[in-house]
Amino acid sequence: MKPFTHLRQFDIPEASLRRLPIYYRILQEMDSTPGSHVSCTNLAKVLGLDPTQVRKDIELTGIVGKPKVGYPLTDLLHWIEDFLGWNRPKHAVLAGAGSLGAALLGYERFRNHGMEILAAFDTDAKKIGTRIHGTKVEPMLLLPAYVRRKQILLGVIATPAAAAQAVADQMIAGGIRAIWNFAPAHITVPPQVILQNEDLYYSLASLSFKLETRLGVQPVRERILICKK
Amino acid sequence: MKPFTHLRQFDIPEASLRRLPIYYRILQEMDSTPGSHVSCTNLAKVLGLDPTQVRKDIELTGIVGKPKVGYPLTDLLHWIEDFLGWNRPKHAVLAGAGSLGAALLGYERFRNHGMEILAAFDTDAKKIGTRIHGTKVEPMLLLPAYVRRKQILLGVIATPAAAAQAVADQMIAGGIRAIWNFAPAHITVPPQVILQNEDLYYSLASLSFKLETRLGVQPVRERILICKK
DNA sequence: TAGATTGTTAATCGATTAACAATC
DNA sequence: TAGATTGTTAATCGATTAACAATC
Repeated sequence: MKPFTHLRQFDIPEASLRRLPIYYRILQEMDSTPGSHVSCTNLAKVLGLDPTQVRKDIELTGIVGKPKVGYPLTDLLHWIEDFLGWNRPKHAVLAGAGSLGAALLGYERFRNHGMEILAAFDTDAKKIGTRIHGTKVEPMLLLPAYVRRKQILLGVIATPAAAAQAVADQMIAGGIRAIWNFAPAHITVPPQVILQNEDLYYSLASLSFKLETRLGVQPVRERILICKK
Repeated sequence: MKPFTHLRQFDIPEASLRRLPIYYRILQEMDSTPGSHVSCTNLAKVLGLDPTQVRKDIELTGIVGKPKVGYPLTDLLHWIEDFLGWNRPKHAVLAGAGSLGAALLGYERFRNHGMEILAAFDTDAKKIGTRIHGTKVEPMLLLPAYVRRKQILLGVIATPAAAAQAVADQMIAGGIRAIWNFAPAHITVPPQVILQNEDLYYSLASLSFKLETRLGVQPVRERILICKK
């Protein structure tokens, strides 16, 4: 049964999934003269990571390297692209054409990273009918029908928090299978739908805490712990 | 030496740090009539998490609960705010007043989440001198002096990729201690500077992979693995 | 050949989960 | 009191790191 456990693709560690794009970025910046190679040791040194960790991550893509030599640089780039699905762009819709939505429509290279936004949707009559970075803004009411007709699987939410859940429901009604949520709101989705929250307030929490730790702030907690011991 | 290991604040698990804001969001949406309480079991059920995990996370904040009752709701909110530093906004500067930078300046509640952006900086003469969502745009050249003069510790980068490293260097020269990098570029910083990358292409990798896995795409990898066994 | 790197198996480490006593 | 929940210690699980044989 060993082979089958290896074929189960959903046990790929999330941490590996988040490191592979970092390797990709570094590789892109490297010398790509034909025939050049790169080793895990090499990559690990640049990023300050453990070489074995880098090797295991890269192994996930399925590429086979050559001892003493490493991996052909352009091959490795292609294996990562293929593993992550970056060379198979999924059609997507964007809900919310405010300043964040507009910024997302300005990301030109999403198409090279697995996603192509076909249309944007908004409730604001002044925005409907306009184009933002080349993408047309449609009335929000048409979203479910559009999604169903074009068999779109990926939805991006950049609406105000109050609208997020309703928009998610509409997307799911239309057949969306994965939601990338930028709205600062907790939304619930059925188990068959993948939800990834990109809430910046969440990210800021981590950064704020680390900065205070580094600065030696965080007064309350120390006091408590000292009292307890 | 046990007490001291507990006082080391940088061994707080990153995972806990990312879950606490989620609890906060849920708590905010709950009934906040004075005197209302919430239990870990309660929170865990809403989020589909293990109750013990929620309890350990909440314990990190230092709050002490009451058996059978739980935690007073408003108290818990305050303990989380205080633990994350959300009630002590850190001054920040933004580099890059393009569409993403403008979107970030539109996040009104950053100030309630540990960060206050005092000024934006850009190289575009057409933007300099204008205000975006109330924040003034200054010439990029003045950034280091501004940061030094106002003793700003936090820098947000929303420039094009090509400019990111130079901007980071300028920020660090001015005394910045933490960088929130939205530019799709790998930047290097000295060890005393905290770097948090918010690269959307990285996030998209994870989502793209999961969606393909769910759909049963991912052809190449399966083939390889079957051959090997 | 020698040496560096891959591929793989074993050991370690830390986070999650389970168990249970203390408490209101 | 009884029962639910906290606080804490132990067990499990998975990811990271170390060790080492295979290979070019």
